[in-house]
Amino acid sequence: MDIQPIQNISLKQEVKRSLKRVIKHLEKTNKTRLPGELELSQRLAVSRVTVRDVMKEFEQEGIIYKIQGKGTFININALKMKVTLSPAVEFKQVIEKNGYKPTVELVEIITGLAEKKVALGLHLDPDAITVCAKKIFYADGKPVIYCEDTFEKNLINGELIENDLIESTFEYLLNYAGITVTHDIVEVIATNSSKLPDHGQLYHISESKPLLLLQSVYYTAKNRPVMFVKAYFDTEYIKLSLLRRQDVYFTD
Amino acid sequence: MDIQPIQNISLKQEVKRSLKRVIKHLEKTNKTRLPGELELSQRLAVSRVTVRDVMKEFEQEGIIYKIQGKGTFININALKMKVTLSPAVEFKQVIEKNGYKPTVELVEIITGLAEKKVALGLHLDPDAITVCAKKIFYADGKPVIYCEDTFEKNLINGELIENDLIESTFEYLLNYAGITVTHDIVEVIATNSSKLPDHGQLYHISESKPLLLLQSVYYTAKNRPVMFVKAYFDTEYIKLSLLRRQDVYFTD
DNA sequence: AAGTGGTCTAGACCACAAC
DNA sequence: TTGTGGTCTAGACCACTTG
Repeated sequence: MDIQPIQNISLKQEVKRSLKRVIKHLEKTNKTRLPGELELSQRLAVSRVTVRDVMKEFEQEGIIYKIQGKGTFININALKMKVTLSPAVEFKQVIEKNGYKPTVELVEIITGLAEKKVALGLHLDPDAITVCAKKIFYADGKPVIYCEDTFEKNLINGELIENDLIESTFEYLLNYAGITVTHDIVEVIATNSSKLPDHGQLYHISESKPLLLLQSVYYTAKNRPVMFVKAYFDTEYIKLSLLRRQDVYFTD
Repeated sequence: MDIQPIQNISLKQEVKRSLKRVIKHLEKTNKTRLPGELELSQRLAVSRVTVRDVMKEFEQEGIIYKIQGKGTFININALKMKVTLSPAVEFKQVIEKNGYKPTVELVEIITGLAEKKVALGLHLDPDAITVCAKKIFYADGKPVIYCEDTFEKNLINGELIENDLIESTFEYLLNYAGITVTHDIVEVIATNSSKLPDHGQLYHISESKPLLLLQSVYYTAKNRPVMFVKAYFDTEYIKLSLLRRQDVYFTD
């Protein structure tokens, strides 16, 4: 059995890595200006187009910005954001980045028919069986995120393994169904702990406090809806930031 | 006086318009697949690179997605979103898209020193004078958005014209300071009407209800902070959606 | 004048999907 | 086999910023 080295990393991926390193280095040394596109393409031995292609992705994410005639600069404000509110970010990481020690508790797993809103969002057949995992995430022992992940049961090969579900539903879908989530559409709602299922008793909340509800449908690269998530955040402890860029499609 | 026709529209802009038309047409006729890149570039008489460049922008916004070997498709879910939660969207439009008749009331304009958080966000000198405009937006006569826009006074040429401030702070900055906002960094916070300034009395609220607070710093293309906005949304009436894509920078 | 990013081209080859 | 998108190139010219 001959072991092949990992190859076929595309030039684009290489350039991406290099640029990330450059950006991190700039961040550390408190500088903001990247080398010019020509210099970069020469140093990396790729065409300028390839460099620009990668840069465009970072630019549209807000990580860098360009000024014609002057150069390309890193956006320290964007890099400083604690939690970018992007999909498929593990809540444990969110809690860690906010400076707390994260723990999880699996409250329950319910198998059965989905409620109407979920079935609609996931384009389910009326008789489709779904799995709903309810979890609580704690920051230094204090409950700060409550979430319900729902997906169709027959996405999964074989039986449900609860222990694997606790850690990460995204990884679970990846490992047991080969599904990678690339984007989601989320509705942002302000609510209150008294409006939680069971009025918050399930989640050990007594007082009434404001919560942020992110209700979203997660999709694959081919735009197939695969998971419905309701996540309640205590924004007093969990700071969620977002970089928004001017729309290129809807404007004009 | 010879009138010149508007020229110098770049090929990219032309392609952008064409693609938008194509997408709208597909949307109307309930189809999802765009013509191939080669066909498009030939029909528009531009290189494939130019077509791809424009497509990449739409793709990163989630408007379209590609499947290698199959083609490019429009994302109807993204196109159906009522309010994309992008910066510089007028709140009146937000209200309209939610199906209500919008009206505005200018509550007050305060000129003076900014509070610490604002001064920090806008990188103001300690003695900088700011203008803060407080508004209420109504949907069918019901208050649904409360916002406070703060910017440095000496951005503006000449005196403040209150009437122009009512309609849109973005247009105001554009017309009186030549400033265009391209992006913002926003913190998403769940709160309650009782936590509003003056406990909501200023905004004519009696009962306590959940509100979504978007607290953001707006920037120009050159990443200069120019405006600080606190906007409180009644998400019971105003549905805010967001398409989130997997991070290309932070992941890996 | 020199350097930067912005636009644009023509053409090549590869990987994937469908028939 | 054909058509699709994905990657990649070398080179040109333009627009803007700075010295």
